[in-house]
Amino acid sequence: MAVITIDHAAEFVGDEVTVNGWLYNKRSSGKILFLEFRDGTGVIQGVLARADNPELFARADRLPRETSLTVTGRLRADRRAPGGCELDVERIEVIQEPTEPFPIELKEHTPNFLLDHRHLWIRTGRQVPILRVRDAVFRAVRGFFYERGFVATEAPILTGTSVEGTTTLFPVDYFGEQAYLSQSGQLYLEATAMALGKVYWIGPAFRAEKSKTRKHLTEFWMAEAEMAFYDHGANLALQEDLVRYVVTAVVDERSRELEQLKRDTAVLVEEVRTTFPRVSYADAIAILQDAGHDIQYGDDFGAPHEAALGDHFGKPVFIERFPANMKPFYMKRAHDDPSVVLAADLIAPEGYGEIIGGSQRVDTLEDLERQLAEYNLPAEPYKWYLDLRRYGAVPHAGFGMGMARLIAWICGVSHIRETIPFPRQINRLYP
RNA sequence: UCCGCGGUAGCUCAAUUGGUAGAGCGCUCGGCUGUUAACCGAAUGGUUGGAGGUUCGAGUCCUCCCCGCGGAGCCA
Repeated sequence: MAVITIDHAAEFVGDEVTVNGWLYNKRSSGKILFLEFRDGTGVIQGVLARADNPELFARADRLPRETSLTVTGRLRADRRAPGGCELDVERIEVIQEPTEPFPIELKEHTPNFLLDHRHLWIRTGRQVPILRVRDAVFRAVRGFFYERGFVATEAPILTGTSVEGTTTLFPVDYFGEQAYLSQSGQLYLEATAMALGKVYWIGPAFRAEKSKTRKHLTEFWMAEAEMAFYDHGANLALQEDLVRYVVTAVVDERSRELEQLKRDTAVLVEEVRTTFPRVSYADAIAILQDAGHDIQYGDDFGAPHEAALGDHFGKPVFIERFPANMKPFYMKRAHDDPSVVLAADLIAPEGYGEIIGGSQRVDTLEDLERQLAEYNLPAEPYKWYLDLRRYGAVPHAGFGMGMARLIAWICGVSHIRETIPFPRQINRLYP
């Protein structure tokens, strides 16, 4: 007899199988009992008739939700069952039976209640498929970089300096010295790229901004890449390939989960099928003004502007050539117009906003020193970073991709807090 | 930090002009042979976020505070 996982149940129709899992829900009709089991890979309905086994029926009828158990039975194809097959239950071994009702009911709850019970919420409903998609997205990103010859590396989490100087950092006491949690691994990846050529990592980033939107967490995961000998154009081409690769791979691998999430994958596939437009910041401003938005050259895009640009193109769109004063000190200026930088944000469609920010980096010591001065940044903490331009500097570029926003877009969920097991937000450090 | 909305039973929400605090769900008990958040019946369940004030009387009105949600700013 096979011990199986529920996602492979259809392959064992006709067999007697065992599933290790939990009782998700049950419905009783007096002489027939429907038991929904979950095991992390999916949910399957078990059926038990009182006439077949009165002792087991009475015992199972009393089990509360989230009882951990091992269930054995014969799999049968049945179109009435969710998932296409169901289990004729023959034996149940209870591992642990809760003595209190499971707090998460299978009905509406407020976000606050659910977040307070996040450790239990993740067992239910949409949360399991979302987290399974998250796994697939991480794996697809790693697969893409591996196939392209990138070396997986790491950047430190504990840092002595800010990367960009502007964003608020989480301070940490480091043996009496002031340290911070990293807000980005970029400067370190620039150093690593000079050692290994093309590098990437997926790591956490921390921002102490008091953001309260559906697109922000204080702790979030970024996929960052840095490539020696890449210019701005090659950088964008790589980002486009990455996004198309990940979406395509995840739609293929996690079609069942995306269906459970009621995500229209045909829309998703179409959005990444053709070339992503590249629009200058100046042209994007003009598009927004034509659409009636009150925005001027030099203004940052707000959420409504990003959504409008996404709607305008109906697919991911690069906004490039931003005014230099809107962006950090390390970005390279355009050869034909020093007032703009060779940077681009990738805006996702359907209102999901910016999912990638990247740029070609300053590659001469002279320019870097000048731009540090222009931003009123002290040279001392950046001494090692300046060294990268002192010893064999080359043109190079890179980007950071917000994993949660990417996952939210792929899943079609409106708030990125559902895309990470334990979201950290302002006022939320537990569980 | 700013703007808006909210806090009533374990959960989700009602409560007219200020006049006896209620329903559904959950848990428990009973019924029901194809249920899909099953359904039907019964029972259980309250310091109305906190402090102060107005009033014969406050869930309701006033002041302050706490907490949450949505958005803005900032960013990925």
